[in-house]
Amino acid sequence: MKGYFSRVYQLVSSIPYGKVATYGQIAALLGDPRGARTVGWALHSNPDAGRVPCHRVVNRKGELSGGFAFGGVERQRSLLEEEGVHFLPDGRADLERDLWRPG
DNA sequence: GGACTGACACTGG
DNA sequence: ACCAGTGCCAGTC
Repeated sequence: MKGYFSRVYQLVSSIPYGKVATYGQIAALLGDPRGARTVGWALHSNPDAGRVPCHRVVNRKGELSGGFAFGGVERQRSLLEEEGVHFLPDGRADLERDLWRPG
């Protein structure tokens, strides 16, 4: 797998149970605060579902990819709720509450 | 090797 | 605060 890819997968896989992270944050942790797109794209191009908990990765709004991944946003929300991630009435994950904060 | 694409993020109005 | 436009990086064709 490509270097950047591997790094993204490893970092996403590093997200603790019941936590969610944003693409920008992952990109920043990789050293590229501008690589948010690349991060999300990496998960899109290679959705290693089962190895990488891409369902714990959300955009800066706390929303999911859209509905073509994981089999549906509903699936996404259920998984996160099962892990203990709280959701807002807007349908977005409560980043203020369950955003992954390394350090 | 060049150009286009893409699960985002930020700035400006 | 919200909508629209631009920038970014890496991969694929």
